[in-house]
Amino acid sequence: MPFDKVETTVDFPAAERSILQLWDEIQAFEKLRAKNQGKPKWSFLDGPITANNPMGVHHAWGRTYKDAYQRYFAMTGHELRYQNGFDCQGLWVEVEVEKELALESKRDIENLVPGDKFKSIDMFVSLCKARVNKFARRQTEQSIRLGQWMDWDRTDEDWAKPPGERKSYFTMAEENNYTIWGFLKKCHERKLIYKSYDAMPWCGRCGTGISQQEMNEGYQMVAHRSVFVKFPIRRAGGVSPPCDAPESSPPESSPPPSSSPGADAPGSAVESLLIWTTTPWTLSSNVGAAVNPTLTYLKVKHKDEIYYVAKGAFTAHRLEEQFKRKEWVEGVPKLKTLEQIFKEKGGYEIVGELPGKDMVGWQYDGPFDELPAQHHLSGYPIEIAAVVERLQWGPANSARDVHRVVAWDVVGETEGTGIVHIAPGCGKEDFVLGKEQGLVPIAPLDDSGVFLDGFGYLSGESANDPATTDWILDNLTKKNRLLAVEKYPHSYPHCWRCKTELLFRLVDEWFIDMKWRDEIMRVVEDVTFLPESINGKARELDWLKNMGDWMISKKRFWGLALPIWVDEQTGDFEVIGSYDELKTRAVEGWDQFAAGGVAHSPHRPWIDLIKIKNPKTGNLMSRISDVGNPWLDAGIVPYSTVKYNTDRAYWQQWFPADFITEAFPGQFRNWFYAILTMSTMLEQKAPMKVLLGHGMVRDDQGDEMHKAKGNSIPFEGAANDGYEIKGKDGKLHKHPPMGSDLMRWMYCRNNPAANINFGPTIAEEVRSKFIMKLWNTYAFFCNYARLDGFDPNQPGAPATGSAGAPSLALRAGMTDIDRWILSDLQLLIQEAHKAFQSFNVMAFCLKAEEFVDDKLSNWYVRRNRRRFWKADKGADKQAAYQTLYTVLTTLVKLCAPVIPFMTESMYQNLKPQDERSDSWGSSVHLCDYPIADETLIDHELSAEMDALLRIVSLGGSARNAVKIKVRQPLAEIKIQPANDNERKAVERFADQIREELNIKAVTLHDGKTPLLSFEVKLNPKAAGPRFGPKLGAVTAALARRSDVVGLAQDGKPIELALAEGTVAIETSDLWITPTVEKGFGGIADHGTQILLDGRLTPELELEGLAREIVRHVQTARKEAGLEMDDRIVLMLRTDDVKLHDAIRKHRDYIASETLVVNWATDPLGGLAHRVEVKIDGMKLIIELRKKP
RNA sequence: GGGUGCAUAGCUCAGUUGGCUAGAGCGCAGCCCUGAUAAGGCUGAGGUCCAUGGUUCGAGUCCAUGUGCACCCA
Repeated sequence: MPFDKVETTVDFPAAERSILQLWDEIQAFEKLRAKNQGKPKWSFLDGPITANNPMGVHHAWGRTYKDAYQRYFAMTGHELRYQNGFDCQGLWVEVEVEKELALESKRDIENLVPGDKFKSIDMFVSLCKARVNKFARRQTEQSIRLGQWMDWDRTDEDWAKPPGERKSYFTMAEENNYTIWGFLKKCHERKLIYKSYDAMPWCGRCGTGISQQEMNEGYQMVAHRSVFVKFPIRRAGGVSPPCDAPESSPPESSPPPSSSPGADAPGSAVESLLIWTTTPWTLSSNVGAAVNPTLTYLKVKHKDEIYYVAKGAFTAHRLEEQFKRKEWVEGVPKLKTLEQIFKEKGGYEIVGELPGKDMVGWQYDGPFDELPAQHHLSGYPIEIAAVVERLQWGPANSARDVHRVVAWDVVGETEGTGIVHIAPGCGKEDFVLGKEQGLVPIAPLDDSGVFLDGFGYLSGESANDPATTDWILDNLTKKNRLLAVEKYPHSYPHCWRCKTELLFRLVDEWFIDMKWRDEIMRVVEDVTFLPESINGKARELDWLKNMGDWMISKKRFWGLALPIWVDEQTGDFEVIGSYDELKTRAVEGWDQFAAGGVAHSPHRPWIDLIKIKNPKTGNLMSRISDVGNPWLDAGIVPYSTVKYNTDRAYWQQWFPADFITEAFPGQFRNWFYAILTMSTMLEQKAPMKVLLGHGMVRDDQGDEMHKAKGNSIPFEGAANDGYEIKGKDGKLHKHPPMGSDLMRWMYCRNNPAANINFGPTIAEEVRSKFIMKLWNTYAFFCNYARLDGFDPNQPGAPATGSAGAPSLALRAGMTDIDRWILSDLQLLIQEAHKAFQSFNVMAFCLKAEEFVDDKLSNWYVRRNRRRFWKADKGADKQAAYQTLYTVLTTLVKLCAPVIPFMTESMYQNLKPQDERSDSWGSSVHLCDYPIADETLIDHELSAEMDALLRIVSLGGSARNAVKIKVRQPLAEIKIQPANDNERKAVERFADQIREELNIKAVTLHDGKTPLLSFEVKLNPKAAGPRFGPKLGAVTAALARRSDVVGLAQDGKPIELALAEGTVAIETSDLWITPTVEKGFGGIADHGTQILLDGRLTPELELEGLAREIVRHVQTARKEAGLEMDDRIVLMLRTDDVKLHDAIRKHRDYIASETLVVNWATDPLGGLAHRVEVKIDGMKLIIELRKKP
């Protein structure tokens, strides 16, 4: 028997696991590689997955694409590299290792081995490596389960090798790191590497800078104390000295009249800029004040002092929207307007206004000018001052002397006072503005977020400590500088792992100057960005145009050792470009690093031991302790993974990659950016030809998945075990596993430009609409073919080669519907090639769904069931089998790249017997991808079949209209076709219509006389609001007209003349219904008209009853547990005359339908299956028994 | 603040160079089918195609402005 029986309820995950075993046993992947060895190369470059945690379902999207396209290009005869990549280095891994060790800070890491920083770092780095190895192996196993065919490291032996010698690539491999060195060296040769300072978000607790992305993850709503502070203006001729020490300030009780020594004569008020800030600690480092030159500013007199504020800011209702929307912090009152604050504090008077541009250049007294830091030339602390002087960011003045108003056009007046306090050492924008405007920076904090020396009382205090803020407010009050304090709610960045509020801190970092961005932008032009709708190229170019210099350093432990060696005394630095260069230059530390048989990877702390000599000074140069930005690691892989340094010929064969694919959010500035930039620097070439981006994985409802929210689905849950997620009711619900194929199809059918709502809803939909339809069709075929002993290798059978084309002999015996499904199959093959080659697997999936669901399952199989059932094994049955067999064997190959497991299991059962021992045919994935046979394509036939489907559907409507079920045969249906295709369909497929609709005669109406007449009524719902009181007149006018139906059906305008004038009627105002005689059903739709004769004759009625009886017998057979081909002995007994007549008249029909071999007249006894049923109220007793 | 994209049924989304009565799936209601059957089919209810203005014989579609959302950048 050629085909195994196929169950229609299948544990797909279990089946997939056994297919994995099969692939192992038959060495399918190895055979595929051997088969394609030496064929044209198709180069795929894998973007490395971070090997830091188990893979989630969100990784499965990209990995499914990677696998599906690789499989397609393998099946079309290409040699591939099949190299997976792991991203290994960076803070992500460090953080997880810290968690494992319950460490709380950087200092804890350096003290892992108490008192020994070197050993501590060595241990920590080793633990990071171990973690990466652990999860790379875990992800490997998961990817295998997903069905990804890569050259995996599978054995303990594989994993014992150094990362650089394994099959997958690892960014921590030496080759990867040293290739980056070469890149950096090349940058340095073009004088693009420099050291600078930048204001970074910083976690004082963890002692580390936080990247932009990390910062985005840690925003939380909090309320801070925000302050309105006076900056008294230094007037020409009487520059006021710095503030007195607080002790000499007046008592804090009530703001006294001005006592500032710098004020003008009594009577002329003190004038101040009024500034506002939510971070009072930064006032210690104030250097400037910014106004918007285009705004108008008010002079507000309040208690004999003058305050400058922006006009709009004065009355702005701050955060009103947020308050209304309840984006607020519990217990914080609604904010007051500035005007209200002045009123409550004793009233105000507006005494003048002026444009902001007139204020630019004014000097003022800072809030903490008494601090030594404010007096230090060129900024503070001394290292920063040195950089300021060297890079000439500002004048060699102290901050206190520099205080002045600068213009900044981003200053707004919807928040604060319209005058912004600028502390270039405490904020990113402030820092940039400071550089532009020559405002020297003061950086007040150390790496724990504590004030340095030089800040008076504040030195040694933590900037995050509320007590520090208390002291600052108290001090400002004493100095008469504080106008008001309020609680201010806002979203503020926090450390994403320890939840401490971040600070902004000036840090020295290393950068690549990106002034050569034009070169990269030229290279980008050579890349095709897909999907087109997301404008990837424009996004990438936009990023390249606007990006800043690339910060490549990070003050951490586990990462690329930046190959920068510095002469501490002169500031000279060198960039080392390779292992060999370092070996040559090393004057100290090389032995520990490389010799004695213990070769260390170029990581901390061992690499740090190496010193080189400054050729200019003879001083020893040390490596900077920073590690590299991890995007350097991932960005070099178009080179490091294809032997760029060791075998250029090999590299050239595989570079550039034909295709890469990753999730696009973020990657335009991360991986895509990194590979483009590094490749431009090295070779002025794009590293890939085509880039396919895809969206994000969301939950069932479209929300982001988070473990804490209870809506995330673990990979193993989806693939194997089932998973629990919160439902709409907020409770956890258990869902069955999807299996890999279903997941893969879900991803592939999704629009890559959109996010996917991944969960049980879509899974169920795709499962029932596609996976089960395909499986059931396959099961239908196998189970009948098995019973009939159908042999695909019989003479006249379809060729099973790549084309899936039936032999000429068979073509002659095929029916129209066979020819139709084979024609559409060829079109699907063409679509498949087109879709895969344009990296649009979605298009293929949607077409395949349409083919399987609408065409194959719901039409071809449904229409042809009887051909498979009938006892006669003639040519027609053979043609049906051969057609369906051809379709199925072709479909499995077409779908194999997307659903490799299910197609494999189908293929194993469908493939011809003589291939079972043939190694080349041992897997569907070793087959050639089908090629369309254009001689089988018949567009006309397709159009007519589409028309037929429409007519049958309308016929169903007509049956609905007469309310007679399909089981009851009817006499006649008349059809007036709307067009040629419909006319031909009726002629050609009249028997299909008869069978499908169970109607004795199908008549084509001539169209010369109308088939239906129509009744026109106003649709009151639509017409009522339009005509109002005129409705009655319109109805009457309508009734007088006879041409309305024709006009409406032609879509022409209808005008009705009323006493009041002419009104226009639209088709939407009308109900147009066919009118038919009693017993008939009429349907009109888009020009097609159908008239169904619903009158029953006694003959028709008996036939209908016979069909009812058959149905009940079939149900009884099934209840009795009989197989489809079991023969039976049947007894039917009824007292009803009509039913009795039906049985008598249609005895043969009933027998052939239900496989009766003996009719019994007496009860069959105990072994028989007995049921009593009612048919239209008539009682029938059925007894049946299997005939041995 | 700048840029890009999106806005169509309760939900998720199609809708081509502007052209017949704007569609599909899910969900809902009713009916039907019954040896592929824990499937399947038909019908129905449900639409201000975000708003306003314009171009046009004709706009869901093109243009302008506005609103809302998303993403990117600052």
